[in-house]
Amino acid sequence: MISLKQLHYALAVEKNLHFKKAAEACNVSQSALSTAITELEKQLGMTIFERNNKKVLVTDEGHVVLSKAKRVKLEVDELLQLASADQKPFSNTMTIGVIPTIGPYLLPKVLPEIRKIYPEFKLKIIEEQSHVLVDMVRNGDIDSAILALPFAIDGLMSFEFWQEDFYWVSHKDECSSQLQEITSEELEIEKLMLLKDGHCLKDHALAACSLQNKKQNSDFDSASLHTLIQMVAGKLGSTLVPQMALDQLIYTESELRAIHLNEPGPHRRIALIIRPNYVRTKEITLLKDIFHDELMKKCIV
Amino acid sequence: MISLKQLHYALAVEKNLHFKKAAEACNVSQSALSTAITELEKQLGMTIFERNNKKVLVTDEGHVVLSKAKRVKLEVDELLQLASADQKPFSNTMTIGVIPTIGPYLLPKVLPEIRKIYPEFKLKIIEEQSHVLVDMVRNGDIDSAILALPFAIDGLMSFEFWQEDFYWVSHKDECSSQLQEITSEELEIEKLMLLKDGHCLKDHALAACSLQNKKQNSDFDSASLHTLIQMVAGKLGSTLVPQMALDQLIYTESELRAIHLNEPGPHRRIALIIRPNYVRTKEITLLKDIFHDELMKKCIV
DNA sequence: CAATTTAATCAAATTTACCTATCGAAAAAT
DNA sequence: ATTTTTCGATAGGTAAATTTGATTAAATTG
Repeated sequence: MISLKQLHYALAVEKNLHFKKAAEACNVSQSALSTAITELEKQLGMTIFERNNKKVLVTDEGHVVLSKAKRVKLEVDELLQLASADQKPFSNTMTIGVIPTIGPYLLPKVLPEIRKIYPEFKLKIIEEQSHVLVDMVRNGDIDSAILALPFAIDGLMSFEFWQEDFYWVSHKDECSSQLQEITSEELEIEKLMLLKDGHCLKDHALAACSLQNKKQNSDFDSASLHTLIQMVAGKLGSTLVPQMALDQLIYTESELRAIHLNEPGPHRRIALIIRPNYVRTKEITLLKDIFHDELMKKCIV
Repeated sequence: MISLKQLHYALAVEKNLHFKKAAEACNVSQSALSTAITELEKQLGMTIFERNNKKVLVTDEGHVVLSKAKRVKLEVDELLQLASADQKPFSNTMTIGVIPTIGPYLLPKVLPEIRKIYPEFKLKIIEEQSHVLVDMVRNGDIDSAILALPFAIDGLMSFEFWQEDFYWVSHKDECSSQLQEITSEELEIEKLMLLKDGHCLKDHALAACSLQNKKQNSDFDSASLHTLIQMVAGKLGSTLVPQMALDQLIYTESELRAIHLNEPGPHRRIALIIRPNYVRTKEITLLKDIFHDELMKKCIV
């Protein structure tokens, strides 16, 4: 029967591509690690590491086995966590990823409440684009991620806690002041400025307008909503902003107007995603409820 | 560091609820197993088994940890499989579940081809309803399942290989012979006979007609499509049949007519589902392609 | 109350794991 | 061309762990 130790050692070798360094990283002698690897390879009936005395490299089959070994290790780690973090929720650190078009608008609304209810809870936030976060959740690098759906999250589970529409934001001087709603047909697409490719907000905004990525003003593809808003304030064009960002972006700029985009919605749905079999699901659903409640309280319409 | 052996022993105790029997099942002495369990509990800092000298029972936290241990074991088994079954696809037995409204119509069309291409391949088929199969895939009891979508498969991955519409099947005497198409509005819903609850075919058929489960003739909720067809032949009413079943059901009964149901479709999508991280994905996609090709060849329209 | 069953415990034997030291090959330095 | 360094494999000795078999204590059964 193979052992976890063997897998642990093998993963260390993969990381260092060096038996001595791997051994040090594992706090064992090089010889102990060396025999463990040899024994593992014998038991599996295959070669994981191609090694002459100067180079170590991973075989093709080795890569496959090692990636499975990572998964085993992940599951074991979760088992240990299960046993220790035992019962008491929010006693261990949790790392959650969030995309740039949600983080700055959602987190200020919800983090104070979380700190209030669970003062012991250590929450670490990272910010990346959706596809990066999805990979990280799959790998177990992070506990969960907050994304806007629709997005391809095959094999993951989602807990939706909010859905919202887009608002068309323009300069007061450049739109008739009576308008209460606007449809995509009434938008001057050529003047529309959106985030640069890779941000799901752009895809969702275009989808809400039933547009493919073709016509809007791509000279100004921007890196952040804040920049976009500054450009709108500078009368360079207009943009679309999700509801949860309105308060921060618009109401600090009295020159701007936000008008509801009247297209069938919701235009994006916000969800926490986790791996299936993830062990801290209970905490995630508690978070989900807090997120939902705080958004209901603090989002302007 | 905990070991796989400990987890293995613990799972044996869970299964037998008896240290001696568990020890025999593991081919070790009772004392060896006993100390291993004690050590595991010490390392995890919790009690897994509540045991006085006459009874063994699993604690609440124990259940949680043991279910995680099962998952670890599953992943390790897959790792071993990866190493051995290595390289040569279709050399190991594979178990696939299929629902009753697909199996009898799909398998005769595809199994001969599979036997021809991969004569060594041992494929075991089980037949259950969708929700059972989904659970079995999640648990790793079976390698994959063939289902009709839409169906709730959160956390699983799907490979769709076919989509099809329903056909309205009635007795020749009971419908005008010129009809080429029929819409749900033209259907006499009260005479419509469907499978009994629990079969996703019923849900898909009703969804195709934009109906909730309310009006159709539920006196005849049947257990199989073959029975339904016999009842249609007996002039007890009409029914809806998926395309892939037409050849077997209808063209052996010359008294019947099948007419395409003209509602926006496809009315159901057929897919292979697997757990994410499942190791034999390559074989599944090969199967998927065979399924698709054979259906294209052999399905009548 | 004796007989039986069961899990824990103990001591002894066995197996395994690990460390140090060494080797031999290959690469780098001189 | 020679020496030195680097690297992974290997051997031998020792410590640690595991396993076994016997024993114990508690609970159940007849």
